[in-house]
Amino acid sequence: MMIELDLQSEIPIYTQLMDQIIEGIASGRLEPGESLPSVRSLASDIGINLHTVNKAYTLLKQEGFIQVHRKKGVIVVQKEEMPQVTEHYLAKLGQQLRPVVAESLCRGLNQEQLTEIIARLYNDIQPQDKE
Amino acid sequence: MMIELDLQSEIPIYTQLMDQIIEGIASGRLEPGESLPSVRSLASDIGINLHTVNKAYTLLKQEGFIQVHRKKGVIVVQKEEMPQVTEHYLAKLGQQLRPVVAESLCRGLNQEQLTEIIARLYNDIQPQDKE
DNA sequence: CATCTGTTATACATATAATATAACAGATAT
DNA sequence: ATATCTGTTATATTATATGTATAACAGATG
Repeated sequence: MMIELDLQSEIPIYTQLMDQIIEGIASGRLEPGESLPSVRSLASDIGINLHTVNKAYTLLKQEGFIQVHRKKGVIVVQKEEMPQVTEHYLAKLGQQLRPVVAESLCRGLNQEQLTEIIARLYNDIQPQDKE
Repeated sequence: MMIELDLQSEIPIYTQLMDQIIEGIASGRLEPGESLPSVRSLASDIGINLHTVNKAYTLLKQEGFIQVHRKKGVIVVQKEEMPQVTEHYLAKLGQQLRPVVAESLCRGLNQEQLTEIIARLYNDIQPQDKE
């Protein structure tokens, strides 16, 4: 699993890590049941502190994307255990997208154009057919 | 202009202020040329420090949504001067929406459903016809 | 002339982010 | 069994972001 970080970004490193792992799952590059590197080895690989990796793992665990077994280590949850579309998630989504839509309206980016951007992101991230 | 702040939110006050003013413009409740309250009076009204309001105003000015005249005070820019859809804005939008789409894919919220949420926000915010 | 304006400077308190070092208990492999 | 690797927890330090507080300046207003 390739991890690309922007250490100059205003987005916290642990957030970038979470985003990349979630996108890895969404794209199929990380499959359910697959194990993630240990906090120490991943931290060492990308040159950051182990606590930063641990924070990302802990939050991903809290949100239900990964599990930690004493034996198997850190693994991506099975498809049936994957977090669903809850009311809480929909509420968070609305609050997050509201300012985005408002600014789009101000700048004259209409609904169809924003929808097209969303569509492109779906196609960009979604698992591609192999061979 | 009604301002509603959540002082318990993890979203900075100056960001909430910017969001509400931009949504005010998007909804038509704030019209081009309309003047905004002074940093001191707005700060006093909502019970926060004047520097917090000043930071929001300064950033909104930098992004091109408002102007500051020595005479007229702080005003919403004219329609022709409103920030447009620039390459820089589209890039920011993509980076912002990418993690949103990735998590949607993981949770099984498909493209049509997310598009529907966007549509609802557009209708929610957009200026309503007056009689 | 007094008052209001945005703006700037300085200082302080608090919270978050990231790093550093250390230790503990369970699991693994030599 | 012993050394190593695992996630986890604790403590400390540094840097940055946020929000507040007080003060001052120059332009505009009545």
